[in-house]
Amino acid sequence: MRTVDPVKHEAKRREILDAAGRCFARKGFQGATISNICAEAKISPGHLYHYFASKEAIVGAIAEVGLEANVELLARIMAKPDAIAALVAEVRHPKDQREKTGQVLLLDMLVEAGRNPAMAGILQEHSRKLQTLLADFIRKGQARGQIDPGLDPEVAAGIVLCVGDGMRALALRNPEVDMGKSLDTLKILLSRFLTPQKP
Amino acid sequence: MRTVDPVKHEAKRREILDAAGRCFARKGFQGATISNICAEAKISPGHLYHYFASKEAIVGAIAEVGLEANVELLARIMAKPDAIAALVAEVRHPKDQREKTGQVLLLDMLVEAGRNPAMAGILQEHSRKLQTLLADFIRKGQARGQIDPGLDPEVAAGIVLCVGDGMRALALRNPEVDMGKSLDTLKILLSRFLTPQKP
Amino acid sequence: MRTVDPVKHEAKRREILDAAGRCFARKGFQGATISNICAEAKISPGHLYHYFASKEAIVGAIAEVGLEANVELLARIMAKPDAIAALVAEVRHPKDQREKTGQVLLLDMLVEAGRNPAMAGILQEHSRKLQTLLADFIRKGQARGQIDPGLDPEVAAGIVLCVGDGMRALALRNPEVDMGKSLDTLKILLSRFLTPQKP
Amino acid sequence: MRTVDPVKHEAKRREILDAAGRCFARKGFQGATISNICAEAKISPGHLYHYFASKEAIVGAIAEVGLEANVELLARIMAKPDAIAALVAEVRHPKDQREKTGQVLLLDMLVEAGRNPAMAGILQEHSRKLQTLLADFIRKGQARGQIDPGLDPEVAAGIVLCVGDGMRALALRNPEVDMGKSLDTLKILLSRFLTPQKP
DNA sequence: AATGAATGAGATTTCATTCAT
DNA sequence: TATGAATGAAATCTCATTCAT
Repeated sequence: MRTVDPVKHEAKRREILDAAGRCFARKGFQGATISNICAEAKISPGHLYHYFASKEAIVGAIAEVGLEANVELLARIMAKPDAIAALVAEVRHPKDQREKTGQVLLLDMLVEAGRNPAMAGILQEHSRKLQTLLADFIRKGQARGQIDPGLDPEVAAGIVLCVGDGMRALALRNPEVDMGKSLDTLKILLSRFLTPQKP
Repeated sequence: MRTVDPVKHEAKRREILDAAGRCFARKGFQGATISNICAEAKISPGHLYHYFASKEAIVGAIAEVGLEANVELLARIMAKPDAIAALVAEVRHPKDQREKTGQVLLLDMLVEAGRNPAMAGILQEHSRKLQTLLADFIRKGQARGQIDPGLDPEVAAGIVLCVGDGMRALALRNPEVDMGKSLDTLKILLSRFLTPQKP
Repeated sequence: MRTVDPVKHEAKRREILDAAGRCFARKGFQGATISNICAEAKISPGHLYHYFASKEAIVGAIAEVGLEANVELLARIMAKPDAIAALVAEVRHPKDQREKTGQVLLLDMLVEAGRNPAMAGILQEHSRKLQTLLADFIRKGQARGQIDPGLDPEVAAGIVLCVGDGMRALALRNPEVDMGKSLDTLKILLSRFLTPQKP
Repeated sequence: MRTVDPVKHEAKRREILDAAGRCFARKGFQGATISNICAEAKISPGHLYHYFASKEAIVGAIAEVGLEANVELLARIMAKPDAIAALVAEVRHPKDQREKTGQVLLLDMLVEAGRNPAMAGILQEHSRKLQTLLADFIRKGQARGQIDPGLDPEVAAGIVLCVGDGMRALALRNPEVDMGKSLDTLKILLSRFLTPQKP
């Protein structure tokens, strides 16, 4: 009856979360069932509820993890010399599994946030962090004269963030889109947006 | 003796579609149930199936109507003198009910298109039309020297379209966003993106 | 508001019944819907209920008609010189549409009679008539020395009737059955059954 | 830790199948509902689908079980000294519950096989087995000089099988039939059919 | 006579969740 | 910790029948 190894517990939680991530990526938050997740994680439903109180809790945890990964990723990117190029490059080639999952599910999260306050909370919290990272980057760029000082850093950051969201729609709207060209053009768009304007 | 008014039939179909649109806007395509729609339309479930063969058919019709409205709207906007300003203005204040529904549901449609081929088809078809409208606008602007001739019209059109999609995320990511400022900034972004570059 | 032409009424009833017969033959009593029948008869459901009080009434009428046709058919056959050959020949090649419908639906009627008292009543009534026809035939044959006098005419008639029912199962149990050979063999079976036994 | 007794699973499946058998016997394959079966088996609908994927799967399993019982029964009967007498005796007094269910439902299966390919497949497969058993019996009888060598064993077997089917109609056509006399007469019919003909 | 709109009960199936072991 | 049995509400869809015109 004694509690066992909280480390193991945490590891199992991660495993389940990974399995859930794969299911959600495949079928979406609503489309994936507890059954799917149990099958993918190779555990029984009863057991799953030992680790998560509800499906919503899993969804929340996945969102948390995915968005947190986004934040870390953005932080790494913002630290690079040519941040804009790195940003676009990342949209082009997501590096690891968790980040990819986050990518695929982002639109799902946005939609879910529109109806589910819990998801809205998580999304907004992480959005604040992302926006702050971008805004700081912009502020520094302005200080160095590399970014248009006329832009409100917070507002511009919010816009850039959402432009990124919009790019998930590219392949959905046109599955034959030439992603390479589009991302080159996106890079141009961002550059021109941020570059200081000549008098 | 005579068949009764197919006009009435069509009118009822519209009523149901409007009711469904309200439900979908409130709860999403998956979240809204046939029961919800019937209650909203004040008809019985059996009757609903007199007008639509399945829930999917309703979803499809709603998407069709909403996206078609988008296409018409964009066509009207592209005809205006300052198209970019008109575009941004429209994002700001959707005019009528149907357009508003289309707005709210757009992200839902994108997500749905990711898993449901029927929705994907509808979305892609209308996206082609939208992209063509924008690309034509860009081509004309290039001919007049108002738009950077270095941009590939189709690619740029696709990007602009998706930037528009991304803007739906603004309020979701930050419900306290100052929409006025953001749209002003969006306008700047689009202007700078399209304006011919000085040597 | 005055009642019109009862002849027309009767004609329409027949039309509907024919349509229903085709539907029932295709899909069975339970499988065919009022909708199917209306489509086949090219009338509206409201109108159909002008002629029949319920689906059960249609089923009953169809059964009545089909079984009555059976009775008439058997009466004609029993009047022929070589009645047994004629009987088997008829199983082989049903002559007209109504008789064919009766054939196809007979198992359906038997099953339905097992649960639905109305159908049971109709079936039993007509079975009595059929049995009487066959029993009379047997009695006459016995009188002429052509049929084994040791057989109880009523019992033997009942058996022959049910042997006929069983033959509907031939193609169901084995769709590749050689019907010609089987019916030849059936003829042998009936002949031997009825033929007077040598001492 | 260890998977729980697949024996229990199988036992529950049987219970449900028995309940379903009773419902089907009472109301037919189409008439019996999942609700009926759940009530009879005292389980919830959700639980039933833990054991069977669909109503059709239950119907199939019932048919399989019932027909398989028929096959075994016929095999036992064919092994007896006076097989024909044993055959008729069995029609008279079905021994256990499962066999009785099979009896009642046989006509239902035939009808269902007429429209449902899955049922048709099951029926045909078992019919082949039954026909083979009977044909072998006939061949042996012919070898021993007890059965008319002029009969094609397969064809005759098919006929005998269907004569058996027809006997289910006896009580349906005439509920007051004297089953004893009828079965005596059936025995005569079969004997005369099979007995070698004197020159 | 005739239409087709409209109903509402009920059928099958799904699924998040809880229970017993 | 772990299983899988079990629940029950709810979702989509069907269909015989009735209503209004």
